[in-house]
Amino acid sequence: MSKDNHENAPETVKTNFIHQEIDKDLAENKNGGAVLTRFPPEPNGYLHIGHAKSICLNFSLAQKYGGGCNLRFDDTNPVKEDVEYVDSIQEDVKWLGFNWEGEVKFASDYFDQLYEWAVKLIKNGKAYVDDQSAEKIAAQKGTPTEPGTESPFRNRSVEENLDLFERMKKGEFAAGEKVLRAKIDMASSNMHMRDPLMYRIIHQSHHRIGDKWCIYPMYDFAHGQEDFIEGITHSICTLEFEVHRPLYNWFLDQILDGEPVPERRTRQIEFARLNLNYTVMSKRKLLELVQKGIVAGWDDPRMPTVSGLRRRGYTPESIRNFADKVGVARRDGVIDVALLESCIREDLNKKASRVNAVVDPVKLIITNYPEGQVEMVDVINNPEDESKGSRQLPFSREVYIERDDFMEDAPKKFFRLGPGREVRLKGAYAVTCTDFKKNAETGEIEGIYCTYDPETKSGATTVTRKIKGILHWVSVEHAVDAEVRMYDRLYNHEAPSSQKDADHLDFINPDSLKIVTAKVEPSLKDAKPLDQFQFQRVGYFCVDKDSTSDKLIFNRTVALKDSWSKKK
RNA sequence: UGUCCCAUGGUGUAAUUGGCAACACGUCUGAUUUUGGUUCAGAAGAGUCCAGGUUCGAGCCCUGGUGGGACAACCA
Repeated sequence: MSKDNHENAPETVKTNFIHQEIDKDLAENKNGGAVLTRFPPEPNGYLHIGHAKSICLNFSLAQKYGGGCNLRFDDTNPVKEDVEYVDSIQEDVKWLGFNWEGEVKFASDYFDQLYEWAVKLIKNGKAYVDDQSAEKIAAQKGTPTEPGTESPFRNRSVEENLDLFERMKKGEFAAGEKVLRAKIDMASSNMHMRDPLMYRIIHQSHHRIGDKWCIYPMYDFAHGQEDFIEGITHSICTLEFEVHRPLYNWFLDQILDGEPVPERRTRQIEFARLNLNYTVMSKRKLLELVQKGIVAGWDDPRMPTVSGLRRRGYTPESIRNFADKVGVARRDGVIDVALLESCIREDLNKKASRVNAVVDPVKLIITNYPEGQVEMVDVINNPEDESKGSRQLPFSREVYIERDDFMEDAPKKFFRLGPGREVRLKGAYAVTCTDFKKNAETGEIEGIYCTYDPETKSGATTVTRKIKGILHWVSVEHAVDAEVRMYDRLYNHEAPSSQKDADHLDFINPDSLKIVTAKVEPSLKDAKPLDQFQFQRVGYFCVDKDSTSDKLIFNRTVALKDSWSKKK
C-alpha cells in the first residue's frame, strides 16, 4: 500500500485529477488499497484514437498503482455486435502494448447473475413490468424541465411482476411487448432516474451465447454490476455518462440491499473524451466514410482508427506518448493533430533508417562522369543511431532527383539546383548545373545537365568550400519503382463535424491521397510490410501490408517538418 | 424557463492543496548540421471568463453573473 514505494518514478508522468481521486481513496484505505480498472468496449465497431486514449489511461492507472486492468466486452445488445469486432479490439489493445488482467471478460457471462438481481429488485418492489409501447413510455418520461408521469403498470403486484418477467425470459412475448423498469422517481430532475428500463426483449441470437436469452439488460442495469462482479475499483468513463452516475450507484445499492458490505465498491469517474481536429471520431461518420467508399476500409491509413493508424505507420509508442501528452481532464477540448504528428516524428526520428527515394523524379545527367561507370558510396543508415551502421549505394552518370529541387529562376534563398548553381548529391559528389532541357510545349523540365567535381567525394574530400544545398538522389540504372501513397489529412476543415449547415462530407480533402510512382534505392527491394523508413528530406514512410517484392507499396506516415515551404 | 458539469498563452495540460502561472505542441530568431530533418540556444505569447467577497495573500475558497457542454434511445 505504501504509495511511496516507487523507486525512480519517471518525472515525465503527468498528474491528473483521477490520480488525485485515487490517492484520496487509497488514503482512506478504500478497497483495501486495491486498484483495478477496466476497458469495456461494446464489440460493435473498430477502435479509434479516442479509445486509445481511454485504453492508455486505464492501463497506465493500473500500472501506476500496481493494480490491473480488465478487458471486458460490454456485449448486451446482440443486434449491433459481432465477433469480428471482439477479435479486432483484442488485437488493437495488444498492439498498443497492453496486457489485460486474466482472461477476457464478457458481460454476457454475467447474464444469469444480472437476472437474479433483477428478480431481487422486483421482490423488493423496486422494479416492474411495463406493457406500454416505447412511444408511450417516452411520452410519459416528461422533459428535462417537466416531470414525467407514472406508468399505469407501475403498481403491479410483486407476484404479477415476477410471473411476467419470467415469461419474458421464456420468450412468451414479442419484442417491444414488455419491458422491465426500475421504480425510482418519475419526477426526478435527472431523466435517467425516471423509471429507467432494465431489460428489453430481443429475439435475435447473440454472437457469443446464441439463443440462450431473449431478454437483454440495458447498459445502466449492466455496467455497474459488471464492475462490481469483477471487483473493479475505479470505473473510468467519458463525460456523457456523468448523468448516469446516480443510477449506477442506485442499482448497486439495490443489489447490495441486505447483503454484507462488500470489500470492493466500484466508483465511476468521468473524463473528457478525445477530440482531434481535421478528422471525425463518431462511429456513424466513420462508417459512412467506409460505406460510401470515401476511404478503402476501416484500416485505411487516413482513418483515425487504431488499425488505420497502424497501417499509416504510427507506432504503439507514439500513440502512448500522445495519450500521455494529451492529458486527462474534465474539460472538453480539441487536440491539434500536429501533436500526434510530432509524436510519430519524434519516435521515427530515432528508429527509422534513412534511405534515398525520389518521389517526383527528374533525370540529372553528369556529363563529365564516365559512361557505364558505377561507384559504390557509403551512406549512414541513421545519424541518430550509430549502431545502425551504414550501407553501400550505387552512384552513376545518371541519377534521379526531386523535380522541385530544380528551379529555372530561383530566388537567392533557394539552396537547390538551378542554372550555374552547385549542390551536393548527398553521400556522393558536388555537381554544378550547366544546362537543362525543357519541353517547349508543356514547359516541363525533362533533364538537367551537370558536371561534377571529382575532388568533392563525400568523406574523402579535401575541398573546403561550403555547399549549402544537399540533395537526395537515386541512380537511374539501379532505381527500383515503387508505388507511394502520399496520404494527407482526410478533411480540409478543422472541425468537419461541427458545422451547422454542412455535412462532414462537404469537407473531404480531395488531395488526401495522391498515388505516385517513385524511384527508390535498390536496398528497398527487400523491404517487408510494416518496415519503416525515412525517405531522406521527404518524410517517414512504411511498407504497406499489400506490398510485395514485385510491387513495392509505401505509405506516407507523415512528412518531415519543412521550414522551406513555409517560407514561400 | 430544470438538474448536473466545465472555464488557465493559439492548442492541450500543470501549479507542492491559498504564496505573484509551468510544461508540451505550435509560432519566431540564431547556431550547428553532407536531410531547409535532428540537436542546441533564445524569443514572443496568458496574469488564469466577468463582478464582488473571505484572506496579509486567491488560478485555487464563497456568492452572483456570463459563456460552453451534457441529459428526454427498448444504444453503449
